[in-house]
Amino acid sequence: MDREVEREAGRAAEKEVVSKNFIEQIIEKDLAEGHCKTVCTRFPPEPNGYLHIGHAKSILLNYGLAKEYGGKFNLRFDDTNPTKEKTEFVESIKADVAWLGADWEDRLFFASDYFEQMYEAAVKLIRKGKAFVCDLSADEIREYRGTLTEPGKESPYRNRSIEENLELFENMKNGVYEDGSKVLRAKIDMASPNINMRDPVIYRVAHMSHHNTGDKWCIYPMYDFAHPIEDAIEGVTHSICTLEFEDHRPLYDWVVRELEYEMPPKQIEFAKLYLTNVVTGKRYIKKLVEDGIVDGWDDPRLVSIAALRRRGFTPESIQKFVELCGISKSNSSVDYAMLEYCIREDLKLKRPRMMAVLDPVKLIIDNYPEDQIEYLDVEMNLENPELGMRKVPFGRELYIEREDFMEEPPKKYFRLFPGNEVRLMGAYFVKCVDFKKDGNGKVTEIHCTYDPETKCGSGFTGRKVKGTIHWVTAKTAVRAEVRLYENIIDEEKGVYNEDGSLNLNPNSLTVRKDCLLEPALGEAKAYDSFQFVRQGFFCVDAKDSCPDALVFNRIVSLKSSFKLPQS
RNA sequence: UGGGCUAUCGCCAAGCGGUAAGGCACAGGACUUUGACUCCUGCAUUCGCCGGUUCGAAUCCGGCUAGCCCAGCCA
Repeated sequence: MDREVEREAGRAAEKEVVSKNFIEQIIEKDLAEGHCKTVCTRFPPEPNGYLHIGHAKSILLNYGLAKEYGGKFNLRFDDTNPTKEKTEFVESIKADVAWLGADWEDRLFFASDYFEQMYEAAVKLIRKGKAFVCDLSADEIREYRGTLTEPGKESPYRNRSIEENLELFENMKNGVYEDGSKVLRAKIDMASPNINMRDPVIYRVAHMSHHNTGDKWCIYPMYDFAHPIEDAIEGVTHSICTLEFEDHRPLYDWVVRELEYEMPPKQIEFAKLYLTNVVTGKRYIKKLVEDGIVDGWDDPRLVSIAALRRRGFTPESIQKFVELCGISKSNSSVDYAMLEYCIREDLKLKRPRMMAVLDPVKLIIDNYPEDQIEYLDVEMNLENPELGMRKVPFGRELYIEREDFMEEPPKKYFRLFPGNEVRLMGAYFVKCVDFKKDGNGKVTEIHCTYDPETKCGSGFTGRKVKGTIHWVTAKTAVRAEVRLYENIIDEEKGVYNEDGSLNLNPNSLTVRKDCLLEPALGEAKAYDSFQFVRQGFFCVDAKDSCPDALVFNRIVSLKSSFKLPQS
């Protein structure tokens, strides 16, 4: 009977098919119909800023697809505009992509390495009569372009001879003209309902030093012209980008067709990842940094890759998250709770579960020997024995969480209160016999007695207690700062204020200076993370923590269904 | 208002003419040395709206509505 049930379950598991997203479907069709023989994808960032969670979706999508179909994944810097790009960003981007686990192997490319080929491609277009040098100013080009509802007018320079265009373009390359005085345009259709097809500019003059090519060039190709060429050169089969480029696809296809590539790459667009309760706009983040509200682009409340890493997120958790979000073409905003779920899920079995008291109040065990310290053996992680054991010192004077004691508890309060007995996790049962308050009514000392028979691991079954609380021993505790985070925006209350500024959550950061940790935590190094039992997951801050002044970030709290009735 | 795209549970998202997968969130319950985890249970008679085709429509057709994107010598 049971075996039958098992077999049933086995069959069900076998049948369980993960549904393919629309891009996988396209790729499989292309493979099946012979449009391509292998798969090659790429992540093509412009080195003009830091990567964030949205980029992670694209990186992992492209890398994942290449891996899934036994293909290749390239990292390519799309550096065709020297006015915006910096080498510092190529380094941070490489680090972030690598950290996320996307391996480009030996395929690190720069669009700027193809400038020669792009120039030749432009010449080819001119020779075919498909491109011309235009002397219109930027303003004039805009006027000639028409509007969304009216067609554009042809440039008076549109019908220059091939010879003249060739000469002029060469002059452009040779630095004869000033910035903005001439451009090369594709000759397509000024009446197209798609504005991108109205004789788009494909080369501009910019006398500026490029981070990679230096002063070798003073003309630079535009994205729409350069990108399909970059893809074709690298043998990219599926060029995946975001939805706003859908209107550019006809131009992408035009370039690829006119240049007569044998295996033309195919552009596919998908929806960007948006997250609730976070700030992603560059200008907003810049303002937060300037206003001192966050301490940089890697502030743990932000969702840049650097910030997530500093906060204590793992590459695995982000991979899982991106996978869970799925791929589609509908604009959507994923609940931040989904990200929290992913990091809890990833850390749950991997990390030791330690004791840390964030808001300490003293507890004295009246019947425990004054100067005795005993070392209790405690599992690192009850659900994962592979993590081993540790010694936790136990003594007469302890600290517990202030909220784990109440003088007058409400119903269903399972923690400590006068006359009640609870378990000290990994140690003994203690019963509250007395407590002291200061002049303000603040509890300063809780007195208990302990029962030696109830020692953890002794097999004691004499009686049960409903509550288990965590603690640290006063003499051996390590002091640390702990930073508690909440979402920087509380979307329930609206993302923006009336004046358009962000409606920031005033409680996004809470600093607890005098937290007390069990001594084993004193050794923690930057990026080490742990579960602090009953509290959440915490990570040593890589920026501000030092060995004699530890700083922990709360990555995420534990879920809790406990609510204190409003007092 | 020209063009392009999208619309399935609070949030993601399958579905591809045969009678609404899954995950997150949420709510109950069991278990518990974390009020966690785990495990059960519940959670769209209905797919933006209106018509049509069909024995049968979320899927096909027509019309509407709403949202997003496009007028950089940015990517």
